[in-house]
Amino acid sequence: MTAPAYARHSMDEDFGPLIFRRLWCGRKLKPEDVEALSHLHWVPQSIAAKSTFNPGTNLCILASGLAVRQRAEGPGVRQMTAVVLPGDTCSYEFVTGSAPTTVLRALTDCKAMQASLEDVVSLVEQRPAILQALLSHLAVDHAVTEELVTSISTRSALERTAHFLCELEFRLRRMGLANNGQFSLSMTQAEIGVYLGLSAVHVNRTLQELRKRGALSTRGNRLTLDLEQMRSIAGFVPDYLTEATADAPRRFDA
Amino acid sequence: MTAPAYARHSMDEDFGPLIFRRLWCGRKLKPEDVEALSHLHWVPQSIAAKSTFNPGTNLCILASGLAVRQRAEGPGVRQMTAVVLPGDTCSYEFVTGSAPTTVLRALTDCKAMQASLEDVVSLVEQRPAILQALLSHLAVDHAVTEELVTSISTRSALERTAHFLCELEFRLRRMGLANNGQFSLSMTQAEIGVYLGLSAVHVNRTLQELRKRGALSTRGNRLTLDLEQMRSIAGFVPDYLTEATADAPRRFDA
DNA sequence: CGTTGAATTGAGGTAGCTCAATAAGAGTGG
DNA sequence: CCACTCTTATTGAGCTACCTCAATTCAACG
Repeated sequence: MTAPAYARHSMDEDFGPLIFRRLWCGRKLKPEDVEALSHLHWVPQSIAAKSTFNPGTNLCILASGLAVRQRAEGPGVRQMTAVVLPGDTCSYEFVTGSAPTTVLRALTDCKAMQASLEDVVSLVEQRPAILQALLSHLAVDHAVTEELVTSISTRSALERTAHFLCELEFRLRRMGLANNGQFSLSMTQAEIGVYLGLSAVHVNRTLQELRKRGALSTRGNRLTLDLEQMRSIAGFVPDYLTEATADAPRRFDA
Repeated sequence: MTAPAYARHSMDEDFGPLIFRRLWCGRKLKPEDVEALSHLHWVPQSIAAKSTFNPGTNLCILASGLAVRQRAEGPGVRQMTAVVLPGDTCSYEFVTGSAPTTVLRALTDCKAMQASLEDVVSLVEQRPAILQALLSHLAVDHAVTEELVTSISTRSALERTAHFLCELEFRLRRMGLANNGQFSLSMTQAEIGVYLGLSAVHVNRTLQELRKRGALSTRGNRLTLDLEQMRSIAGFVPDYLTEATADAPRRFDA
């Protein structure tokens, strides 16, 4: 599960191999694939907190910070449909070719790495496993959205919030950004509320309840979960987050 | 927007060109593409109402009936995450290569057409536009799920139900299965409730309210919408349902 | 015409909402 | 280091949209 140590070339520490870790841990890539990925012409980009950005048809991987995907519509409180963490692919327009209906918004200052569609296409032609990995990220992304649907429509505020925290912990841990249930989260309670379909006030009370039960403790934006308890509250089953490989024949790799 | 008249070969009327209409109306296919599609070795399949099915890595297009995608977990009331209408691609496992976290369940007797991954791969190699079209369906599918999230978490029961009906009407009309706001819907109020995150009782009362306002009239499972009113109640903007082509260069067509 | 699944109606109950105020941090400038 | 400001977190107090439970009616079907 550890990120391979190669691939430090044309990018500074910040943008380091971290961005490949997510792709790597899907187990679809060989070391050579990651090596090849690292040789792409990656263009780093800094995104200021609160601003929106749009990778267009580029492959864009978040390197640091926290972003969300939200409806592109007019101003006002926009629903968020996904939380984008380091290592995640920001948008799949480069593969679907459809103009996105959502827009990305940075919640904190972010850094992202972009590679042009042309470069990605030619890399992928040589290394189909990379396309595989990207496509399975797309599938996971969709599964996360579906899980959000079930969360919002069937779970209570307490379960929902617990589930959200479990999911974050899982995704961050896989990127090496959480340990022992500890991680930091730069989202306000209001933002969490928008994502979970709860009012900010109720998020606050829900978090208090989680703290009272000892499932959660906070210091600033540093959270510590009692994983066992939190998961049992949430009914958290992380299957949907992992790229289970159907042991299928070949796909559009060729 | 009419389906081309070719492509009636190896399939009976029921499975006729209808299944390509959805792909066709995304405007990404040339007549030759549809022609080529129709020459695939399609295997028809009948699915009994209430049963579940899994296309595995096949390309599977619903030809008639009504199906839903739902969580694969244990028994009990499962959350539905998508409604699958004729012309829709049932599952995208064939492209993502990930084992699905959802399962398909037929609400009525259904017919579907399947083509094997191998066949699809070799067709797509010759005709990249077909992959294009399939991938943009995938994107629409995701957008629909995102819209469901915003519906459930920000819209009232009335708006949500209205939105649901508007979406169905839009999708059915594009397949030639709705006219003047009229179409038939074989979902019980309880099923609608599961999909929208509402109790069956409340769905009932909400539908009554829509009828009282004159936005809806029903006869059996035949619905007639006053589109104007319904859309204004719902705040329905169908952009997310249409495969807006980003005028991008080439993708993974090659 | 009895059975069965679905729609409808009635009657409470409550989870989560809104509004509004207060406290607590985190900068920022002096 | 303090005063000021702005954002975020917290608390209190009602309120309501939606839920649950339990009948009852309706419709289809053998």
